[in-house]
Amino acid sequence: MPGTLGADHSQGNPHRPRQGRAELYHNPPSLGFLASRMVTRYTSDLRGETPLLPFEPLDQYLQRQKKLAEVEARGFEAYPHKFDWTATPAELVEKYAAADHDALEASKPPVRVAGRILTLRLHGKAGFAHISGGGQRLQIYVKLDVVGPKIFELFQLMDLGDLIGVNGHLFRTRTGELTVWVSELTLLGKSLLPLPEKWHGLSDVEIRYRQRYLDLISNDKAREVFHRRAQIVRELRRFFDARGYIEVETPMMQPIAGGAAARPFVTHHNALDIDLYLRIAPELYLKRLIVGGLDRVYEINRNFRNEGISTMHNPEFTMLEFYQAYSDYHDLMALSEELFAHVAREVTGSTKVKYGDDELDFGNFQRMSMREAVCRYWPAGAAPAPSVADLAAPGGPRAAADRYNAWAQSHGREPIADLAAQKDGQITGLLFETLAESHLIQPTILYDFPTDISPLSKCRRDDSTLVERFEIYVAGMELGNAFSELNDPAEQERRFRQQVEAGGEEVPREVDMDYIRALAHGMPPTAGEGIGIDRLTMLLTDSHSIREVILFPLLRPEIPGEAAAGSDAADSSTQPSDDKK
RNA sequence: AGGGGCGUAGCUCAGUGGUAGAGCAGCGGCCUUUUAAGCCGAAGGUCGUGGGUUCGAUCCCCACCGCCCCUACCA
Repeated sequence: MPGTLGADHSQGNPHRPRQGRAELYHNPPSLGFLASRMVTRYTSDLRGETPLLPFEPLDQYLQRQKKLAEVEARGFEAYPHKFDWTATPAELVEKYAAADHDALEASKPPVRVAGRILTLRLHGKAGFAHISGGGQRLQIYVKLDVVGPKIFELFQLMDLGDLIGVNGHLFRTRTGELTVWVSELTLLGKSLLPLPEKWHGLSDVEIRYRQRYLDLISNDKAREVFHRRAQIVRELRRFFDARGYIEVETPMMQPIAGGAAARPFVTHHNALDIDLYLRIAPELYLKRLIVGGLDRVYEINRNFRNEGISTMHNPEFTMLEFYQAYSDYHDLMALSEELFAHVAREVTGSTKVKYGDDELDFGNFQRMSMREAVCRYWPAGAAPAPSVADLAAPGGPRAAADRYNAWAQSHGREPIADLAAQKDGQITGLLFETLAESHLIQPTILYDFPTDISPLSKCRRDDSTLVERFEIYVAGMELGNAFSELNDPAEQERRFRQQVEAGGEEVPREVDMDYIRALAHGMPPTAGEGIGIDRLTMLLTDSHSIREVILFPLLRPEIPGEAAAGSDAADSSTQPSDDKK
């Protein structure tokens, strides 16, 4: 019985102090999460009584419940099972875009259409509303002497956010807007909580991420981003399917987390009593499939890396990885250029894509070696820049890095740390990341990676300090990573052992002998590539944070009462104790 | 992890060392082609949490919580 909410609860609820509850009503950390927790508490506390649902804003929530009761009292169902519609609002808006007033008057196209009420303008004995569906808004017009008093009362009881279906025909108003002339209106789902503001929408980023559904309802841009994301994934599948690849799914839970350098998440399987890692890459399993004769495979799925969160990193992210047998990285350079141009064109209509202040041209990749990039973007103040030959010479990268660090320190820049422990190839990689990466705005294929930082790649035919590997950089972000796969089991085992011996949190603690055994059965020369789908989506939707392209990005869980931790004991009995801070 | 910013009504935002305001939403009333509908009326806030300075704190100081941005790690 919602009406008693503000009243004294001491009878039904003697052990629950008033103060704590009032505080939660009026200072919710956020509306949805808090409320959902409290529902379970109150339903159990009240045993048999109508559960109290103390959602914020309470006054509006209670008001809407009251209307819900009035709707039901008039014999209408608040939550019916289905509604047979003939078109979505979006389809109607599109289909009748060109139909003028007279044409509609002549044909009076009949429609049955459903959607969520986003605006409501009551004018006494008539009223307008917009319902949304399929990402478009369609106006409806409800008139007392058309629908009759019973339905008109129902209409007057509607709130913003309610889901309704209408039956009628299309016409255009005086101002020319396509509108449904409603003859029948059905409530399809009551909304008990208000929508975000109708004009500004929802801009609080935290609520946008935590309650993404509100973002999707009220911000067109958000909905478009995720539609486009789906389109991107669809185009990628089309691209590979058309080229004879098969899509596969390999383990997410792996006994040894390999295929990349990253700290894994750990989980545990009870029946087997073993720890497992959430995969950091599907790579080693996909290559087992190449051994197995699936000569062209791809997988689009999640990877998990236990690292920090930033505008470019989410702990779980989606990667496309694909492998093709009897190929090398040159083949993949060509394929990648084709792939990005294809996806950009199909999804945005052009290979030229606006990204912030830049226009990225996915139809025109530049190619550059890692050493060239370091030389080209060497800071003028630290002149002279090293030459490519300098960086190729033994000790050359270290000399260059020492020179850079000396300059950086005297100019307030962050020096490259830990140089002493690094090999030449590692230093070259660090120099690239420090000096060059952020400058690679236009789509770039960066090739000639040092062997020292590429344990899974084949060496160059003419230079064992380099591997046949390239990465794709766009807008200063690493977007893809590809190489001629190392298929010599002895060489692979040697490199794995080196890694394990060198240690570190981002390296497996043991050599994946099962993978080596697979290679020992013989893997064809193979080229493989990984592409970050979230980042690609960022680029193709002009989004500048990865959280804008992930529906539910990882956020710190919100625990009611935590904000007042230590001072408000009212809820401590029901809160999980949070001992890791 | 370090630096910066933000947190005021359900939403979008103003604002001040003397305990707060607008628009939208909500409530009551009028209104049968409106569209950020309009008009009239009433309501809504322990200004993120806790502590300190002060006669007095939403404002100043400290700590904490959450979010955003930058840097670091990573893709």
